[in-house]
Parts: sequence; structure tokens; C-alpha cells
Amino acid sequence: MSAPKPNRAPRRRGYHHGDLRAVLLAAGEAELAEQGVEGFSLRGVAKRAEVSHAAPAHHFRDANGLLTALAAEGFRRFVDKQKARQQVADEDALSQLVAAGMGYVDFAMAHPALFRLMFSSNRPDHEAEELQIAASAAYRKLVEDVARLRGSPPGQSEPLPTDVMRTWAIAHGLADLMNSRRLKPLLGLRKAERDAALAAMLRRSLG
Amino acid sequence: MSAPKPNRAPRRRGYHHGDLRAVLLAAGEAELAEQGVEGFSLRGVAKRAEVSHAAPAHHFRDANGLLTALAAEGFRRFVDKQKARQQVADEDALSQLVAAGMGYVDFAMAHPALFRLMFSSNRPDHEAEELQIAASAAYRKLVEDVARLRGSPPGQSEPLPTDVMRTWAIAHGLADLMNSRRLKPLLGLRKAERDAALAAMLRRSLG
DNA sequence: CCCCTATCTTGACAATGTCAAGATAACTTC
DNA sequence: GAAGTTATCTTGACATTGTCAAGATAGGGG
Repeated sequence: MSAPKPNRAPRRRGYHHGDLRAVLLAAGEAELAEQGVEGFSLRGVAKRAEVSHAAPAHHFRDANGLLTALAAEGFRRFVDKQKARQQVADEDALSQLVAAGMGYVDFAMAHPALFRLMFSSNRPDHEAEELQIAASAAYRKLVEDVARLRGSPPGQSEPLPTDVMRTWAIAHGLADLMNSRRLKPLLGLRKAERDAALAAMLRRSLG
Repeated sequence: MSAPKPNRAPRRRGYHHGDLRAVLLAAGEAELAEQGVEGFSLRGVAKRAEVSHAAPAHHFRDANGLLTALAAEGFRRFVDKQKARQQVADEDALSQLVAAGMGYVDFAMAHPALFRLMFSSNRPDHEAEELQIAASAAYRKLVEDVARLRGSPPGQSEPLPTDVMRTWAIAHGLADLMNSRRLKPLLGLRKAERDAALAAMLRRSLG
């Protein structure tokens, strides 16, 4: 038994994996994307990672624990998408806010199941610290982008709560309805035309 | 064996139930309300109806079949809530549209799990005829309410698709974010104040 | 009155999440 | 460097769930 397992290349060592946690997150994301929130299976994730069915328990307490970590990671990438849109947009406050809304929709279209996990599932533990931090970072970004509309210096005066909520609702509504394929007039369009229509609606409602 | 079962009062006959379909729908709604979409169990529904675990299969093909019927029933009551709000609102087109939006939110708050089943779940078969009919009735109502804003005679000229989508997005965004308890500034308020804030946001975005 | 069919029950099976116990490897401490 | 300790992973088990197949029961039409 000098070589306990000749081993496939990807598995680092025979027994101990090395970075199983990261592999499980990637496998979990793939499972989520392919099966959706409601078809998500922890044993399915373990199979993708080529690991035994009980292995995930040591890195995430249970299935909801893995989903909580995935949701937190989702919120971080969610903010990234918004920033990416804003970097190629005009610098005025309204254009920046519209761009953030476009990033909101972009994210929903790019990761439909993850979006549902983050916003329409109670499987993640929304009280968990990692998730709270990631989600509230996204919320703070929203508040700041709205504050800029009033010309406030960043972090100075808080915008009206109703303006924040109204802005959020419009972006979230568009994203969620796109995600469930309910905005029929937009479904046939190519990305450029769809983006133009979405941006127009955002600008109209936020201006 | 003259009396095969003395029988509790609610069960109509000893073996054949009588109106099990209706009882299952009610039990399914209770299960949904208490366990949520993701905790919904078909065997749990059967227990509530005091019936064997395989009984539902004869009235609904499978668990998703029952959920499909519940979603369709949900859309019918969804329209009712909107109409109820509109009856106690001013008659001008904008007030009527705002009232429909308030009914949208009312429904989400009154039936959180059902709302998620209808808008954020792929367990219902959204191609099923009963569900399509109920959902598109709600959509037609939206289109008509938006059309009235332009002063068009009912059913005459179609409103702009972007106006329809924008209106829908605002109402849906508010309802969905309320449903997931994300609009913090509104959570502490009493219903009267919350309604006032919601109506103000709707009116501002739709006017 | 008898058969037929819809309705409901019972029993079985595979899949799933979770727990407990054991195996293996890495790390610590001397 | 060796032994003990801990973290990591596997194996096996159990209850729960959705679904299917076969049998029991009853209501309705000939």
C-alpha cells in the first residue's frame, strides 16, 4: 500500500482533499444553475465534487449552510455587476443609478437560480453573518447611489427612504419579472434592444 | 359489519370521500401557508385531509399538479384583491391604477407563500391551461388599467408595452420586497401608515 | 342485480438530508 | 523524529418524501 490511490489528477491527495470547501462552492453553484433552487440536492453537489455524500457537512453545517454561503457569494458578485455597468456609463448621478439598475437585471439574467436563492428563498439563513454583511453592502451601495441624485456629498446626508425603496422596487421588479420570463415584449429582442428598453423604463421611473 | 366505520363527522362516507378535491385544495393551501413553498409536502397535505398518502394522485397527477391548481386559484384571488381595492378608491384612472398596485401588495402580504408559488417557483406547470388562463386574466387586467391612463376607451387601443411593463415592475417590486421583509423602513409602521407610504411611491412612479 | 369504473388504501422502491461511527491524514508537541 | 491529537473524509444507517403498482371499496349504468 505504498500508493493508497493512484488517483485522478484533480483530487489533490488520496483522502484529504486540500481545498474541498472551494470545490464544493463551485459544485454547488453548478448544481444550483442546472437544477434550480427547488431541485438542488446536497448529494448531487457531493457527486459533482467527486466526494462522499457526507463530506460537505464538515465545511457547511447542512444543505442550507451551503446555500447560505452561495447566497453571500452571490451578493458580492451582484455588486460587482452593478459596478461594471456603472464604469461604462455616463458620470451624472441619474445615469449612474440607471446603470446600477441595469446591473441588477444583468445579474438576474446571468444567474437566474442564484438570484432566486438570494431574493425568493428562505433556505439560506438570512441572519447568518456572512450573508448579512454581503447583503447589506449591496443595500448601502443602493442608498449611496440614490443619495447622489440629490447632489449630496457621499455619506453626508441620507436620502429619503421612500426614494430608496422606490428605486429598489423598480429595479427589482424588472429583474424579477425578467427572471421569470414574464415581460413578454422583451423576450424576443436582442440584448442591445432589450437593454435600451430597460434603460428607458428605469430612466423614466427614476428621473 | 353493517357500519364499516362509525366515522368522524367531517368525512362524508367511509371510503369514498365525496369532495376530496376541494378538501385537498384547502389542505394544500394550509400546508403551503405553514411550511412555505420549499417545505411543502404532499404527504403532509394528505395527513391534513385525513386521507392516505396516495389519495391526492387521483385528483392531481402529482405534487406539482396540486401546486399548479393552487397557483391558478391564487391568481384568481389576486385579481379579486385588486378589484376590492379599486372599489374603495377614487375613480380617476391614476387612482385606480394605484389601487390595483395596492391590491398587488395586499395579496403578497396576506398570502406570502402563495405569492412565491405564483411568481418565484417553477414547481407549478406554467404551461397548464388552468394556470395560463388565470394568470393571463390578471395580465389583461393590468393592460386595461394602464390603457385607461391614456384615456382610451376600454379595449380600444393598446397602451405602450413599456408603460405596462414599467407599471407592473413597480407594483411587483414593492410586493416582492415587502414579502421578503426587505423594505425595512416600512416594517415597523402600522397598516394605515404603510399603505400611505406605498400609495405615495406608486403614485409618484406612475404619474 | 351484476359488472364496471372511479376512488381510495396499502405496500413497495429509490432518492434525499442528516446523524453516528470509523478510517485516514495532517498538525502539534515533546 | 515519534506519538498523540485533531481535522477531514468515508461508510453505513435511519426517517422522510414522491411516485408507482396492486388491491379494496363503492357508486352508477346496463
